[in-house]
Amino acid sequence: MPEEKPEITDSEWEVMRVVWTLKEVTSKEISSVLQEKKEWKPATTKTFIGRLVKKGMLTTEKIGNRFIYRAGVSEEDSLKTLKSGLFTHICSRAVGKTIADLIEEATLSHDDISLLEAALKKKKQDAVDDIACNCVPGQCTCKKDHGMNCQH
Amino acid sequence: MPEEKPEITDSEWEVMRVVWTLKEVTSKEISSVLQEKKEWKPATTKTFIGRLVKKGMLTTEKIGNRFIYRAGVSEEDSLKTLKSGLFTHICSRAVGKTIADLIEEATLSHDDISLLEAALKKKKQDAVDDIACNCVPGQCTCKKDHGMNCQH
DNA sequence: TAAAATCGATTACAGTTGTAAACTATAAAT
DNA sequence: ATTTATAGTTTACAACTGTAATCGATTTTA
Repeated sequence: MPEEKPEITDSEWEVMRVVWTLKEVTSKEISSVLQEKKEWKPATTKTFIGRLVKKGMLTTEKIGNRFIYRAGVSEEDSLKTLKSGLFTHICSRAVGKTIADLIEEATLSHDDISLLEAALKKKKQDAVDDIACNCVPGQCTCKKDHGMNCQH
Repeated sequence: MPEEKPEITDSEWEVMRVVWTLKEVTSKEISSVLQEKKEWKPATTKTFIGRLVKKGMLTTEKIGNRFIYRAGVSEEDSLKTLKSGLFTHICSRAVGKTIADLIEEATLSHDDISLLEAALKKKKQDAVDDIACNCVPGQCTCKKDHGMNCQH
């Protein structure tokens, strides 16, 4: 069964990235990275660490009176949540177009292009003829237009 | 010069989708769509409409004592903001991989695949050899690993 | 024309988020 | 053994969000 994945705010994300990168960290290490990047006071970082611990996003191991922090949720899982959030506001039929837009607007390397070509080739196997619109009437023109043109 | 694009919350997004779809609407029309979808009381919808008007996301035309609402910002612009938000939390070198993940996890039609193939082909023109990591040390392994492997 | 319905505006209120100081307990330094 | 620094915890507080009731003006209806 898929675990509940806690929502993560922008600021909390900054903290998690440090932990995902360094694997085992003290609050001081996190703090110094983010003092650099975000100009946060140590107290600010501590607040976010505390909230992340409470959410189970960070695990702690007590050494004396300090803690070592580790990620309680993988970066991949969090990225998955982030990615799926992208599509909560668009019609399922517009997903392809949206990804195409992302490609257009991105800076990509030759390696990236190969990676994407491979992903596409694999995807071709289970491509469908028509995708059902998942919108309610009034939030998308699919249904009104007899399901023929949702790609606005 | 690019205009300031107001941030839009999830709930506000629901309202905007109705306006983008129906183009010219009364609060009652918006309200009835979202009563259906979100089970919002009309008062709730009105709150969001008010906030959107204040932000300039909706324009109003007064007819007697009611209003006709229209979008003050295009869906495309808002989508652009949404899409770029996806990449604020990942290394610029991981963008390609992230898009590949999106493709893997999406349901796509044959038409979508063609669209994506076309986008990729066009992109191949200005693909670069190497993308610079845009992360601070401690939030990404690029720099530590001499810039060779960021695709975690 | 008086009553009822409706629309937009104002107010409410709890939970979340960003930002941080103050407090407390322990560890390090003198 | 004190003083000092430091780590984690508690408290603070304003802005933003979700959710909605109430109020005041007006329009429709009886």
